[in-house]
Amino acid sequence: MKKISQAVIKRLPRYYRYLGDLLENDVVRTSSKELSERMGVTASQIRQDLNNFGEFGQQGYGYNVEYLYTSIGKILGLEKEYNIIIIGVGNLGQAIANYIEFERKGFKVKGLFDVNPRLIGMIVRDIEIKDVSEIESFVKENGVDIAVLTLPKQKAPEIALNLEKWGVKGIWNFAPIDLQSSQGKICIENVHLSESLMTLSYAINEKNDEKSN
Amino acid sequence: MKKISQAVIKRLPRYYRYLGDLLENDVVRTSSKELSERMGVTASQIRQDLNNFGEFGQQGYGYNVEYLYTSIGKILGLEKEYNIIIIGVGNLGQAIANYIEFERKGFKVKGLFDVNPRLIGMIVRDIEIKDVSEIESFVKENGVDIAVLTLPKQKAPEIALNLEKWGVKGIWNFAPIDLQSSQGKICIENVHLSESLMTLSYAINEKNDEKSN
DNA sequence: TAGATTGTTAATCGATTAACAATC
DNA sequence: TAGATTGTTAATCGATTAACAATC
Repeated sequence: MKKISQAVIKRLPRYYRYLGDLLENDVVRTSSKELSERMGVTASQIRQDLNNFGEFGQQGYGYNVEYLYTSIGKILGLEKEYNIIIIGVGNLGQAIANYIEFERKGFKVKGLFDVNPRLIGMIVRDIEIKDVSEIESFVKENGVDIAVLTLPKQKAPEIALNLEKWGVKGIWNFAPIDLQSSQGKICIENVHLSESLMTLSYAINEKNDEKSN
Repeated sequence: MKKISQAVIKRLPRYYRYLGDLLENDVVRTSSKELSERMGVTASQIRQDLNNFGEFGQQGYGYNVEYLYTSIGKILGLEKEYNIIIIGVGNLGQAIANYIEFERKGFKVKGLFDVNPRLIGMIVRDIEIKDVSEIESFVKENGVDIAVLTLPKQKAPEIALNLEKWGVKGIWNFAPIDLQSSQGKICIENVHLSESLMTLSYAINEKNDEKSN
């Protein structure tokens, strides 16, 4: 099977979102042309992207919205459920714990862990925050698919190493450090919010420079 | 001046972060080769990227870490301060309001707004949450550079339209919708956390498929 | 059938990498 | 001076777009 490029993969969730919006509005059918206009990409790219994964459309008709939505969902692995733990229950960790949309898409928060004695024992979303020393036994007893790291960067690499060892399948990392899999068994998605904010400040200054020239 | 590609711009904050880490460790000088090994990119790309903005190095020597760090900071507009408001003070909004790192980089939270009467009047980070109807006068009185949108997607487009009208320079959007500038006066950075999580679930399933084949 | 739109190949474009002269 | 490493041009690679035959 041919290797799918990262650029294509990163676009899939966006297609999924637009199709979900169409579905919510009871739109039954669409075409690459219509989608391309909505999304601001070329129709060619949409067809090219989708054909990496199979043939979802029909000549002369286009795509059935629900079928394409479901298909992309399957490609993304969204028909499954994932057990999640959150390590670091500060503001961001709590925000993610409480974000109901993730739960709805099958990402089920099962455990919360922190080092801060003030937080340990607190209940967030019906879950008691436990000490990080309990992660190992929790993972082994409950089977954890994804760990969300919302903690300071200093502790992140060691925890990541252990999570991989214990068989966790994925890390969603919010610490400002690029985590990498050490044995290639765990998947890591690094999210760098502050970098996104810097991109915005760059854009703002760029635009103002233009004006003053 | 030649147009800088989006790919390059998105890499700048990452260079900035690695240089900041070196600086913290009192490293005085570095080279594209050394940086490339740390960051997992090619030395050629680093030199190519930097040369979009000027000449920061010296043949035979490499780069002075502090100078390069400061230079990239200036390119990103980080030597300035930005007045920020947060619209939608749910969990995520509060997390951002409390994130001290942004404050330290010059992004100063000045106002918090929500529609929820339960939240209005509450104090977060010494700031009283106000009703969204007060945004307009607040913007005009205080001069707001960036608005963070952490609210449901339904309300986002209208608010974005108004923010642009009132002269806000940038929107950092966390609502699951692609906001666009209507008049081209405001810069918008859309952050889609759930899409990042889907990319992770794709990767996890991909890896497991490999194994079973 | 005629019109529409896919799936897919071929052409173009842009981004990345390699190479090397310049020079510290 | 000799070694190192930049800035930059040229070559390569991959991703995007255009085009069109297939077909619903």
